[in-house]
Amino acid sequence: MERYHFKQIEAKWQQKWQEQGFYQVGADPSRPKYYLLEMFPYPSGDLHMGHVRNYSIGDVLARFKRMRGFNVLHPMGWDAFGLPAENAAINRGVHPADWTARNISNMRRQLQQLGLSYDWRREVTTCLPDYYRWTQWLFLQLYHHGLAYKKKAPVNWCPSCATVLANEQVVDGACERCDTPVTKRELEQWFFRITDYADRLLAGLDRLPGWPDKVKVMQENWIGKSPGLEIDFVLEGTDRTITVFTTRPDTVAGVTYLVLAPEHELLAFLGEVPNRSQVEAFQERVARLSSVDRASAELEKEGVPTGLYAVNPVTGEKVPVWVANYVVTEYGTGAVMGVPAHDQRDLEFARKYGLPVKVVIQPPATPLEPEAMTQAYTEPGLMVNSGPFAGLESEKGKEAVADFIAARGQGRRRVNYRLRDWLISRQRYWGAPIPIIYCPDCGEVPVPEADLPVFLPREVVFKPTGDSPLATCAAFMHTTCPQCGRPARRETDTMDTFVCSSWYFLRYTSPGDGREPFTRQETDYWMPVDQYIGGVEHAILHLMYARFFMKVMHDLGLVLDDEPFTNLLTQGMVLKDGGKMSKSKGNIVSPEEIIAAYGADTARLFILFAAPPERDLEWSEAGVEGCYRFLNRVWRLVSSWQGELAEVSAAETVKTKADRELRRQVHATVKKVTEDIELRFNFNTAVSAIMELVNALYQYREEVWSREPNPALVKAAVEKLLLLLAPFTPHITEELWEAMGHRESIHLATWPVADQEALAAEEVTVVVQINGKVRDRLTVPVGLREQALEEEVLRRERVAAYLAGKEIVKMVSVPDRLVNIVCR
RNA sequence: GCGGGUGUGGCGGAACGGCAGACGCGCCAGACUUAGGAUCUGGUGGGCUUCCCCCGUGGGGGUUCAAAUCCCCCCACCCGCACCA
Repeated sequence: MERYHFKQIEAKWQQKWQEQGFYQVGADPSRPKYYLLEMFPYPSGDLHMGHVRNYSIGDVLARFKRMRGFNVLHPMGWDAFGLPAENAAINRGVHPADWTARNISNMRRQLQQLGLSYDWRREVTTCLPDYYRWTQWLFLQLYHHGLAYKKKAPVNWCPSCATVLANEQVVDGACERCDTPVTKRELEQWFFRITDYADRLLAGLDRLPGWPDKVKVMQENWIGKSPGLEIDFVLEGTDRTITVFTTRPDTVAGVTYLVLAPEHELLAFLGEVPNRSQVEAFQERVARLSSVDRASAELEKEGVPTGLYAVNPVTGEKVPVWVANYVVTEYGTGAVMGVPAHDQRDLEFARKYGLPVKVVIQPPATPLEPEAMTQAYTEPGLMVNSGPFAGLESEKGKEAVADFIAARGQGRRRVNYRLRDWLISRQRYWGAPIPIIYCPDCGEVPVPEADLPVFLPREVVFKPTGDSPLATCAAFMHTTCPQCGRPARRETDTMDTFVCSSWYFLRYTSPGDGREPFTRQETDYWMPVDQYIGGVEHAILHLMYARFFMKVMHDLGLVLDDEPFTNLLTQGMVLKDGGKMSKSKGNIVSPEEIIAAYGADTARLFILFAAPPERDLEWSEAGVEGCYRFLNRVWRLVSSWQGELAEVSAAETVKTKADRELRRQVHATVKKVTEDIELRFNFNTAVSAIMELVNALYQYREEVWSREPNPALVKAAVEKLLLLLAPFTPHITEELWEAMGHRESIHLATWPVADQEALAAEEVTVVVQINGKVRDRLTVPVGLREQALEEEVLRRERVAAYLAGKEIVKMVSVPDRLVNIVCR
């Protein structure tokens, strides 16, 4: 038989699969469905190894589930809006639409080379009007329900990308995309009211046992729920108050000063601030700091007194009001109470500026001395110096003080969140236009649904200025008011691309639908996604936004479920020489070159074999060659036998001990591979079990076949081998399956089931330990009872030698496993 | 600082509390060959007085007949969050 010509084989089957279209699926209520989804890629131009890993993992599961009888939805598409396309336009004069379309067709070709079992009829491309029309429609639904709104706010601005960013896109004070430090700008922007869903996003995590804890914890921290108390401190001599937020109402009596953030709005009334010039100078100094420096925890705490005083609502004491750099406007109320004895930051600040330290919580053991403290006491304790609350246990005191303040109207209980509303407008061209019109008479008017989509015009000017290119396009800008018909102007901002990717999984269920974004009948059948697979870098952004959207759509009656992804698998990165593959390091391995050199089956096999999916994977050319060798081994094994086996039709029989052992191993492998894929995603150990089976078959051929050939048995073994390997390496198995005389595709075959009877071995090796050390091993019939086993063990020469002159204290026996003799 | 994770041969990695190192890479030896960077077979954690034994899963303690695995303390690295009030 011929050598393993992977190139011809892969091309042949990819073409056949496409022609026959048997990865195409439709809703079928008579069969159990399985929706398998991998995060769709941004069409950057070329597939990278991370994609290959992501989609290889997904394809194994899709093919496996299909063979297990599920109706599998396995789609692919393109997250096609985004900045790189626009930068290409600015830098190289290519239109973003053309650049994107070219990249998509290239990457689609690369994906198809991998032999992935997608239903390509369902392909979704977010930058096409038939898709973004529905993104706009969904925006309008949110708008009509008060979940999309416009407000002027200090927002994150990336000077390099020339656009605003969501909080989630700012990392260490810099733009996550280009690392440029972000600046604050006061701008009118569109927001989605995700904070309304903070509690439900949090609670929903508990209903997602199929998600990694790591991701759930990250989302939990991001939402940052923090129940506490807001307290209004009256400013002495005015009718103004300063509202602070605290999680420690029990320490209010220990307040010795208040601190405002430099940007606090109260300071705008500078006329009332006695130390006006000092405060202004301080504000300017802080404002000059870059966002990166400001975000640093190392920043030295500094502040100035305002000369204002506030009254403690519990003690009636008069405390000074300061401005300091360690208080930020973004969190809470932008003002905090200073309790140096019980908060480390406050203590450091108080020591620096000589502010008093007042102990109001005493630890159970040694009493605190205010003058000597260098560490704030933050644990619970007994309340002291706290007027009516003295003597209370501080945990109870929290409630008592909160009740007291609330009852007197000096404050209120409040739950604070770290989560901010989602800023979705971008001053860029290559995104879905926000469907809003501004009319001089009617004001802000939503585009009527019948007028959707608001087309993105092709003819615009690309310049790296701060204005959206759409603002330079008169034909786009000028329109008429849908309400009064008079001249009006369109919103020129586009939507964050994360809006597009927050619902694409629903569109796959009803692609190309011109009347609805998705059909209820289809989503009811297919949703939720049973298994979602992607990189952990989306743990917060995409995965939280998509959950938010799903909940909103659920509330609007558009979908049944309110969580989109039942199970989540976060794959590790693909590394080279211990580091991330990157252009700057020059260590990129191109999937296309690997496929050209070894074939898609080898590339897939290596990437699945080299590490379990959650872990980072170290790329190794030698490892790839090993997998290539293995496939050649499979090829030679099967093709050398194929002539003798293809015509065999007799039922398998077991003639010899070797036969029985081979059959046992075949079924043990079936069991292991099935469990490794289904229960644990341990593709690496599944592959290794298949390798062992191949080794065993070689050995069988060497030692048994020439003497006592058993074609029926071997045929069954080889066919199971091919079936087990089919999800991993679809082309070679399809070719060999055909060679074995099958007319129908291996990928439409049924997954093998392990036979209990075949699994049962006759004999088993039992280990003998003496004082916990392995000293002997013996072969006994399976199921030998404890007593018989022990008798057998004690008859062993080696054991006797070890026991000579010793007394047996105890024997622990685990039938079919081991015997441990404890002696002295 | 808080939260999460990882730590096992030369390397990637296996081990329901029960034989540490499956499988693969690399290396060594042999076979077949004109040849081998093909293929097949065998070996391969370290030590040693070499077929006997000792040591060995980041380090130290503990539980147990038995610990890579469970508990406590510590170290290193990675990821996320971070003046969060």
